[in-house]
Amino acid sequence: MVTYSPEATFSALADPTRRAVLDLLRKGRQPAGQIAQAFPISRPAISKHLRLLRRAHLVNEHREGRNRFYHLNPEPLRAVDSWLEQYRSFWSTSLANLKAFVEAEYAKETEAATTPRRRLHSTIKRKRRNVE
Amino acid sequence: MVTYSPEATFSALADPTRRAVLDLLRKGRQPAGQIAQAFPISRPAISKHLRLLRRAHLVNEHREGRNRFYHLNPEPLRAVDSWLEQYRSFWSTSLANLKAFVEAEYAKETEAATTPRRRLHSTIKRKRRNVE
DNA sequence: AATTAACGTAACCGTACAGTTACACATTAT
DNA sequence: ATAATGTGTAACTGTACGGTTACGTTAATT
Repeated sequence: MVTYSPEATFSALADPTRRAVLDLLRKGRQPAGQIAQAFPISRPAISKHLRLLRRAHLVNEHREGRNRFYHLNPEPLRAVDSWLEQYRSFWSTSLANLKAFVEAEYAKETEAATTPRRRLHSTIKRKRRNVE
Repeated sequence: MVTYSPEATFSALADPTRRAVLDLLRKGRQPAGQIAQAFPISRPAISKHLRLLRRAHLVNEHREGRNRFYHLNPEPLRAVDSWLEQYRSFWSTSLANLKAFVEAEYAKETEAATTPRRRLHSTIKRKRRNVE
C-alpha cells in the first residue's frame, strides 16, 4: 500500500489547469495529445502538468505504441477526503453550537494561560521543520 | 455569501506548516504569538503563513488589544468537500466495477475517435487561460 | 530508409513562496 | 515619558512553478 503525501496532492490540485485535466479524466483515459488539445496552452506545458499529476499519483500513465494514456487515480483524493474528516464537525450545523461552546471555553483557558506565560523561547526553537 | 477560490484554498493547504496551524486552531482561537511558539520556525515566517491563510479565508483575524486572535473558518474546506463530491464515486467500492466498465467503454470510443483525428490545432489555440 | 506523429525534456524567463534578519508600530506596563 | 510586548512588513535569498521555444526519442507510415 502506497502512502500519499498531502503536500504533493494539495499543490497538484492548486492549479486550475490540473484540476481541469482531472475533470477530463473522470470521463475516462486520454492520450496526452488529446488532453493538450483541450487547453489553450502549449503541449509541453501540459506535459509538465502531467508530470506533477504523476508525481502526486493522481494519474497513472500507460503506454500503448506511441501513445501515452493517462488515467485517473482517485486514491490521493480519497486521502484528502479522510484528512477533511477532522474538519467536518465544523460545518455540520447540528454540531455548530457545541463547537461554539467548546471554542468559548477554550478561549477562557488560553487567556488564563496567556497572562503568566513563562516558556523559554530558546528551548523551543529547535533545529527546523519537524512538522508533518 | 462569499465564494472561495479553490486556487487559494488548495495552495494554502499545500504547506504542512499551514495545515498544522489549522489543526491547532481546531481546538480554538489562538493569538499569533502562541501559534508561532508551536513551531520551530521564526515568528515572521508564521506571520506570513497566517497572511496566506487569511487570503484563502481559512482563518479570520480579530484584534483584542495588542493581540491578534486567529480562528478557523471552515467554509473553504466545505467547498473542497463539495468539489471532492464529483470524485467520490471513484472510490466507493460498490461503484468500482461500474466505473471500470464505463472506462473501458469510453476507451473504445476514444480510440475509434483518435484514428481519423482532424481538428486544426491553430483554431483551438485561443488567447490564454480561460480555464476555471 | 526516410518521414511523420506523439511524446517528453532542456534551457530560459518571470513570479510566487518559505525562510531569515532588521525594523516599524501600536498597546500595555512602569 | 519610557520601556517592553505582540505583531506585521521590508528586503533579501534560494527554490519551485507556469509558460515558451527548440530539440531528442521512439513508434508508425510510406
